[in-house]
Amino acid sequence: MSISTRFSVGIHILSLLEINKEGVNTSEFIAKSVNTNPALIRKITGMLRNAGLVNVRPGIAGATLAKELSDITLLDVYQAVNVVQDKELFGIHDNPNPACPVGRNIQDAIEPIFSIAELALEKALGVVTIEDIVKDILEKEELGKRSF
Amino acid sequence: MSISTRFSVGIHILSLLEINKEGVNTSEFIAKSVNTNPALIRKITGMLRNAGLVNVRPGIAGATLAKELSDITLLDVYQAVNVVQDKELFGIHDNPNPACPVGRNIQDAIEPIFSIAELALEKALGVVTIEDIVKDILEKEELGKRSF
DNA sequence: TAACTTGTAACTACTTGTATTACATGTTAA
DNA sequence: TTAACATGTAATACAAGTAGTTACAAGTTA
Repeated sequence: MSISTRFSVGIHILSLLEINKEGVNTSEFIAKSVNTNPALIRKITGMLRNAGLVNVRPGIAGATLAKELSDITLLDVYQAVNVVQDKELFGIHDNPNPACPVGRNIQDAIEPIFSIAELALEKALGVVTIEDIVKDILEKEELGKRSF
Repeated sequence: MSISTRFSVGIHILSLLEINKEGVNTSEFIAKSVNTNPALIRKITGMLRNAGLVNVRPGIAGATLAKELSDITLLDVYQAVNVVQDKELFGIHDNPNPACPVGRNIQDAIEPIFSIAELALEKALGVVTIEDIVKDILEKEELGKRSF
């Protein structure tokens, strides 16, 4: 089981909006870069818009960034695309037996630990921005072009 | 999307094996505490056995712990029950367009970051042992019994 | 008005998780 | 040796989520 690719697609979209900021980034154009369907891109772009990360309006071609690149963390994207509901990264089996000492206490015992683990994950995502990703992409691009 | 409850059930099973170590912990007994099916318990117990965490043998009633409580971390359980394949917590959309600067570099740009985040999660799980969980359960149990 | 774009619903195919049933295999004790 | 019981495992069913696709209403622009 993996966290939905909507997350990585969201990162892809935002990076593309920056790198191709001179062009018009329609859902069809973005879909070709991601290699998927325009409708799926519009769905994800809509989520990014709801989170205040991009500007995109009905009828008007192209999406644009709504915030500074350095102001958008991967955590913002992660939360925007709804891949994991808050505090629900780990599924906890419900209705354990209340007649059992373990059953009636296990949930309270593991929930705080799951929260800590989830927060550790989110913290790691929170320190990386789309700007970092874009810089990395452009760097790799230059390296690829270099002839030895 | 959530990480399978096999993880929390695995923690439940191991805690129960300790707290009810005087009794015989058959799959049916454990299933009643977890409130699920004996077959599912046997499946998970089998995974814990493959990871060297419990002793359980065909035909012989009851599972027992195979390691010291303080030697079993939640990370051990997490890995034992196979809820997430290594390096695959985050799904990455495949076949991005190689003709696009973003498409041909995005995977390499985000993979290391996803790895770091995944490791942060695992680290948080690695510092908590089943002993900690058991202590917490017994503590809550005492608190529940206390009359003010 | 025509052409184009976004927003969104509906549908399909696929995968995974969980519950359940069934039964082969192994163990124990009368 | 047989009866009773436990584990291991396969098969099935169902729900939920993902991803791909089509279709079309509604908004925008020339």
